[in-house]
Amino acid sequence: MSEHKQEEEKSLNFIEEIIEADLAAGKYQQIVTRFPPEPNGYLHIGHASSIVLNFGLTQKYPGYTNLRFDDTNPVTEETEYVDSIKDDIRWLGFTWKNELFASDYFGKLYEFAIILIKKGLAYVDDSTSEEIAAMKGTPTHPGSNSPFRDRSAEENLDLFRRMKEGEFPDGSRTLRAKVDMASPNMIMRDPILYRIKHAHHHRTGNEWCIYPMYDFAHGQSDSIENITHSLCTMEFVPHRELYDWLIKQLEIFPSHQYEFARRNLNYTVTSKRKLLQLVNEQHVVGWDDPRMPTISGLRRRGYTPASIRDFCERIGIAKRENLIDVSLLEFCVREDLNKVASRRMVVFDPLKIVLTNYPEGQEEMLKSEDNPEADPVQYREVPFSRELYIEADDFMENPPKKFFRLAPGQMVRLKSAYIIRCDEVVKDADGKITALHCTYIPESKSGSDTSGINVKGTLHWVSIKHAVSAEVRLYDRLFRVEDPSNEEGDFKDYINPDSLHVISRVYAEPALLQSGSGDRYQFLRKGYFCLDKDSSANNLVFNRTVTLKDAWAKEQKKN
RNA sequence: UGGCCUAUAGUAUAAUGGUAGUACGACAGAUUUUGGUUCUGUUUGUCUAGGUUCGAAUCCUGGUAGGCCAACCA
Repeated sequence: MSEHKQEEEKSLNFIEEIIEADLAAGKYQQIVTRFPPEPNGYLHIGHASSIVLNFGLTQKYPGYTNLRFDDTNPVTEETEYVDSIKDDIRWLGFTWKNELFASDYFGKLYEFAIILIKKGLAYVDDSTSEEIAAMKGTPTHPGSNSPFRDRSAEENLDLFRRMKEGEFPDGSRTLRAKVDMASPNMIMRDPILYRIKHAHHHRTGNEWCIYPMYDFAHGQSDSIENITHSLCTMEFVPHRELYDWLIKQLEIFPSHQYEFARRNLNYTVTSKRKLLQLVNEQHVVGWDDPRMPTISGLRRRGYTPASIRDFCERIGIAKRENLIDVSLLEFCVREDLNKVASRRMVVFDPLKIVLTNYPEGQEEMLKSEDNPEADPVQYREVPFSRELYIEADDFMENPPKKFFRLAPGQMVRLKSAYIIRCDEVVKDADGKITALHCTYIPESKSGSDTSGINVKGTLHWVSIKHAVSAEVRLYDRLFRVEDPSNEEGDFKDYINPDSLHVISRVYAEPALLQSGSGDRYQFLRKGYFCLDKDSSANNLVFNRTVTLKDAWAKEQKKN
């Protein structure tokens, strides 16, 4: 291994440091992590970061990663979400060791509750939710003890059993841990362990009418699975004290929780609640709308799994607040797509060109690189003829300095074809440009150019006679501001009204007709595109994944 | 009248008491049959005040700023 490589490996994130120390100390022979989503929504880019972290760790170190659904709240959870989550993780390229559900442990968790009751560490509380809240105190004032706090273990056992048997209505009673109502940590003020919910659960059906709270399920689930390093986001830091307390009282495997800061992306939102609102209120077409930061949205947009993994690795992991620039995500997908995407020529806004010295009725097939980055380079054939379309904004009648495209009297190369010169601008009665009359330089044919002419610009084009039509959907950021959640008022007030621009008819070279589902292309000088699921045999629809970097647009902005 | 977490270029992240580095972005240039790619260069940073130390981004104390905690949500 090279010195450089070792240098790279020295730079560990704080979790890898902990793991390496644990491994070196012989604390564990292998590590076990888990990805623990609640099946109540679709995964987004923030989850991708957690997935890459958890699965990445057990690819790097001996051990494995479980997929565990934290399904302790039957009213919000659905099998549809379970399936989409599994699809997304697989698509990202990861394989879990065991597929588990917190609901697998409902029996075990019930027994844990009994143990706590017997130890005098849990009690049934008849207080209403309002009363419990009132007795909870505030962050700056201690809470007060519930009047039901000192029930006997026998009475608690009886009441808890009857809660399970369904004798009491929803909300009438809870099981609470007996910890410390004066704790400076609000989580430790006799947290609720179980609540009554006569609700159908997506997996256990009607077997249970009491359900454990997340706090009574999560830590023990980790423990049951022998999770060595339980990774979660910073908002769970105060919960760790409770997990550790429960593990100690229950005398079970000591999983240890480590927290990292959730990743935020600018110009979007990553909160299931907000994403759900965007879907329900139809600001987007669904969870997989290509503008959504969901994994399914990114997939439909044309992002590759590799680019998302690369992004997650590049942003790293730490504990401080962050707002990551979406330009890094875009960089990652461009870098990947540049290597793998086939090139095609597509004209979005056509301007007709007639090559007056090219014989009428003549046509020829020209070779063009499928991808110049590929090794070896493959070629495709592109038909060429007398009448072509070029992009309207590739021509200017009165060009500014440094405009390397077509203008009266100016020469330019047509990609993989010939150099042409603009001789005449044809206009209609209103003075609108309808066509350009040009001459082509026969000796300048791509690959066998003996003309000796040097041009600064190269344009994409398409033969009118051979052109096929397609629809393209151009996406921009969903929000106008970097951090919509942090603005005055409702985050939805900051939705970008121009986040979708549809061009219903563009003109493409015929090779595009061979597109299959999920094909990714670079439309020359336009950006990266992929075939959308809305496509049909006679209506191709392409989503723009990301634009190309555009130095000319930048140049124009300066002026 | 609380507890906990955090603070390094515009953004993200290294440096683990010993030269503040990397990536993205921005800017400039070279190359280019994509104004893409590639390559080169430039710019910008340790929140603050003390303390410990030969030496502090790093350790300690105070301050400041931001975040989290008062769902029968997760």
